[in-house]
Amino acid sequence: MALNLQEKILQAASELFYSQGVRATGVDAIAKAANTTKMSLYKYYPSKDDLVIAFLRKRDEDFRGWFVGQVDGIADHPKAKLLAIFDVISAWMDIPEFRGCAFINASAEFPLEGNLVHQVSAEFYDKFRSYIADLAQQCGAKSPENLAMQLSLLIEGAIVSEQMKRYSGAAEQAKQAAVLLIAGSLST
Amino acid sequence: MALNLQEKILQAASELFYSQGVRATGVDAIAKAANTTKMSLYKYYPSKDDLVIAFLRKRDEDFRGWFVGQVDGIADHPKAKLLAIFDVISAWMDIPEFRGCAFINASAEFPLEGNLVHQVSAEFYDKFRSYIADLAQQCGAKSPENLAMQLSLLIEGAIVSEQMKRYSGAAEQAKQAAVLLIAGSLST
DNA sequence: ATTATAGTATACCGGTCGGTATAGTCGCAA
DNA sequence: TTGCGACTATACCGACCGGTATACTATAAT
Repeated sequence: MALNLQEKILQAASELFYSQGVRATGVDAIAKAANTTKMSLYKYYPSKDDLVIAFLRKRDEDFRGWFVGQVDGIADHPKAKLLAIFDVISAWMDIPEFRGCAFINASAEFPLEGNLVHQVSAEFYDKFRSYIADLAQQCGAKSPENLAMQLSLLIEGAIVSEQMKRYSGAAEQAKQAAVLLIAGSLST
Repeated sequence: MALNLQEKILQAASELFYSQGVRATGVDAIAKAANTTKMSLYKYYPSKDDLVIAFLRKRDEDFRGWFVGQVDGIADHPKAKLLAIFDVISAWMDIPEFRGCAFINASAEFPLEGNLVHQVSAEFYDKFRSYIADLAQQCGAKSPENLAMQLSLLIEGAIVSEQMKRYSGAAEQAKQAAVLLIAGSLST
């Protein structure tokens, strides 16, 4: 804790952006939630866009750091980690604040590919897929990139599905499918 | 063609909602795009919300109708249809106007589960998954519901992935994974 | 010719948007 | 004690939001 003002503003903005959506969140609401004023907000973040980008970049680092930490806490070996990914996703979905993937949501709110928000969101999934590809390679998968993409599709699909309708069992099915795909990619 | 005014308004709204996002599209812009005025628009659709719901409901029927028509045009037997689904998805993604799934996008723009827009979006995927489950059952899949969910995850994941970054080969990987999952679910 | 219907044109409403200007308050260091 | 930087308070800006009021025009059936 002990956040300085700039961090407090970013945290308040992040919670609102994630829980309500970016476009639905006004600058006044952010300032109020951070117990400060628009003047201070605009001192640290010259525009709402800057704040949105800061939100996504921080979320990128935080989430990926948290995620691999969770996976590492569950499993030791690469293959076990590939499976643990789905347990972490499942646990993440169970928290009440879950409202889907911030990056998928952001790219839906800013659908043009040239948009900076869209690009930052795309970068997140590139990194995330690279992380999976590394694990797949360590397992000796036939085609680590392909397996990573396939597992990534299951994960993104599960997130979207769970966001649409909570507690629909998407994560379990994703894991069951992953088991088969991993087995297929590791067999001779 | 030969649309009456109400249909023209809905079509103009649909194109703008889908290509730019719902929140990013103003009522004035819709009226202008439909070559009419706000007065006429509000005669047929008493609020923007009504127009959004009308957009989603029509898209639901149109898209699902178009989709099963495409699948039926490619394949005859249930198992072939399950695979054809991924070819249709792939072809859909290749059209330049592709901007992801309107329902996924809408549920990201209106993230609260109680929201009507969110609910209508969720209904679409229920129907879509039921369609897949029917095919799976006709194939004699061990657990049609589970297979349908797994294939649905691949599809949703591919759509989201392609929306984030075009031409990333998501649909091909989805199909490769689907082949394996279907084979696994049909084997004794 | 009258009247109802469908649609147009345009100005307006209160509210909120992102963003700024100005003045003032507070603690702290020289 | 003076001055400075961080922060607050508040009022304001033009633009746009969703939505409405009023008046007008064209058409077509009676």
